[in-house]
Amino acid sequence: MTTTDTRETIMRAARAMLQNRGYNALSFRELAAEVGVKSSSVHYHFPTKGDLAAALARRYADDLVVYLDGLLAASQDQQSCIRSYTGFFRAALLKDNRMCLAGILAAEHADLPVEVRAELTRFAEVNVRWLVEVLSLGKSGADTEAVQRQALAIYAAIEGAQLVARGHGDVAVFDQIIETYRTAGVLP
Amino acid sequence: MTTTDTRETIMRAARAMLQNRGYNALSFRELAAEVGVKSSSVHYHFPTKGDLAAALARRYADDLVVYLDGLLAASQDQQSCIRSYTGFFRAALLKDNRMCLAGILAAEHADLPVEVRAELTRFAEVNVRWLVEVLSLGKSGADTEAVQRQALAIYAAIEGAQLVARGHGDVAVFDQIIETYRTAGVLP
DNA sequence: ACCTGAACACCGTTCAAGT
DNA sequence: ACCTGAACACCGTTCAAGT
Repeated sequence: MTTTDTRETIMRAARAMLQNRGYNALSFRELAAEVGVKSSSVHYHFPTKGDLAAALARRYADDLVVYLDGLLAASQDQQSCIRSYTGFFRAALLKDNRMCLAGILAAEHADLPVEVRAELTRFAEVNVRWLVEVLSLGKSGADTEAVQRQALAIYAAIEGAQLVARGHGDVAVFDQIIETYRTAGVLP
Repeated sequence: MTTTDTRETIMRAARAMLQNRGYNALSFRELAAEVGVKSSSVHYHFPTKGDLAAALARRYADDLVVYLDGLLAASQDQQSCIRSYTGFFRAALLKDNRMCLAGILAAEHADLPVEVRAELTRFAEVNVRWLVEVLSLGKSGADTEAVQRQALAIYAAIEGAQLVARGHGDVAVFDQIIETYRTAGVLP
């Protein structure tokens, strides 16, 4: 039985719009038309655009955590973990030249309601925390300061690679930049 | 004599708005109110929002070229050149947590008219070309392929650092990420 | 040459009203 | 519980009309 949960349908369509065009371009009316309801009905499920974006960002972060923790559980190999991690961002570009939700929202930071900003902060934290874990593999918990810094640098570098590659509309640009990071030693 | 050129006043105000809030959030009516004219008057100088954004991006790139070429002319020291380069992006964050015009526009890539996209591409090219020059200092034009790749990686990494730091609303985050790139060897 | 007011089809949001 | 139509103040854009 396919109970086409309207709320769920809205979230799916909205996520695609958000990753493609960003927060300000996300239109309740356009969204409603795509789902097959009126825009006031979208407001019933998500009172404001901030509520919708925050819900999307929250789920986005939650899904990533599940995926990343699964990776670590399946393999303790640092390099393959990082490769899967960059693959997550690569996949967005492959899918209609989309961006990471956190990346595109960060650019619109000044226009975001506080609840969306909070989810954005959480997303970055979650990424850094996992990267620290991966970078610490095999190390007897020594220089945690340096590992923390490297994790943040990796996260920033990948977001930047995605931003630049998206401008070129070419995944190969992303791959090339990532590979340069690797040979430079920013990525393990 | 201060001929308060309306066109010039519009461009100054628009650039601040654009670096703060992005393309979609840039409002002709809000802009007009700030300048002290009607929005239809803004349309007289810039027929469409795309025309305005393209003009701003063009000038932004031109100004950067002048600045960067001046740096290279003044000093042939690689490290001080790169330090001034990162300083350019740092300055945007310092000024009201703004972003590089190209960075914020790249995130809104899907919504940009072609003329704006063209200026964005040119901006990236200009940056990479200058970085290649700096990275080649003292080298007898050997592995240009590798230098080209490193230049693009540097540009992407800095844009990413700015994006992430902006999310934190803290220039210190930018500085720390850049420093990590340096110790890793992505930046000379 | 430069500016304006009015109109058009859009936007997020609210709310009384329907089922 | 879920959806809608109508209204509000916004938006970019066009254009005839003013100086």
